[in-house]
Amino acid sequence: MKLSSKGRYAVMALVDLARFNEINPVSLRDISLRQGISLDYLEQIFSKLRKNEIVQSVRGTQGGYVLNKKAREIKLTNILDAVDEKVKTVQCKKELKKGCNGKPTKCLTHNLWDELETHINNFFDKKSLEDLVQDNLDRRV
Amino acid sequence: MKLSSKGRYAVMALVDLARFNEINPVSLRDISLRQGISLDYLEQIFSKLRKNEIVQSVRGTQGGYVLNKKAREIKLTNILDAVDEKVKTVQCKKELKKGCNGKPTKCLTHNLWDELETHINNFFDKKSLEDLVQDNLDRRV
DNA sequence: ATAAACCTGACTAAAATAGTCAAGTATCTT
DNA sequence: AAGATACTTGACTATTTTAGTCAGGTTTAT
Ligand code: FES
Ligand code: FES
Repeated sequence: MKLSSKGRYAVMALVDLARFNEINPVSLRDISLRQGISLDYLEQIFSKLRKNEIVQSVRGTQGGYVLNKKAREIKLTNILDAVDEKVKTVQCKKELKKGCNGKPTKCLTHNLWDELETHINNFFDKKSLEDLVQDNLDRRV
Repeated sequence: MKLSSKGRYAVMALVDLARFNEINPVSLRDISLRQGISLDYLEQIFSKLRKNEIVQSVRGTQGGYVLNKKAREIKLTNILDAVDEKVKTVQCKKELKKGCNGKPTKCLTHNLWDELETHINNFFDKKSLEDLVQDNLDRRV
């Protein structure tokens, strides 16, 4: 089980953005340079973040992106959802009334994965962007 | 972030095996039929489980596999490690003294993913095969 | 002898990932 | 008005990972 780059980049970029957010819009170019992420890829990611109302865009020169909410109110869950990086542990689809094995009963491990999903989402629900920025400042001192 | 089939199958197969373990070796063919997993694929998986001393093989007719330890002592961690399905959240390699961004300092999110990894592994460390079997019997009643 | 079952390694199709590329549009500065 | 900066969109592609398959064994109970 591996974390995708898209999810990592999204969070990384937002932490970067959040640090300068109070002052000015932050351009993707700057984030790209500071964090070493391809500009084109960042554009894809921010397009999704914007559609999910996590950031707002400011067009034109001196433009960039700004957070759309307080950093404290943006949870990791929201970010990962926005870029389609939700955790998905169970393989079966509930709308088809079938288990992952094709049979009508759930497989032997369904409950386990369901529990795991909850466990992971708890973690994501608790962490806010503010926590991350703060954690970073702490380390710097 | 998705769970791989290999990991799911490994756990599923072992739960199945554990239920009959006391009596006789369980053949992969039976597991294949009961759980709907390709026999060839199961063989790959059990080869790894055997090398990691989670199961023992009994060759010949009436052969099969047997647990190599008490179900209570086999944790999910052990199973997933054996089939190379460890969780891997950080992307950087510590032996190269570089962050995931190629720079000599860790990226803004390194700590976060590290925490997440710990959080997930806690879950896997606690759950034993016995828990899973028991959970399954409970549901059946 | 023969059939059941383990054992091994190589191979492959399909899906997901991690981007790139091209062609815009909007806004600010001068 | 011109030029530069920066967002916007959608299509395209190479690489990697996943999820198996396939072919050919070896071992052992009956
Ligand atoms: S994961 Fe839901 S039935 Fe197997
Ligand atoms: S994950 Fe370790 S430096 Fe980014």
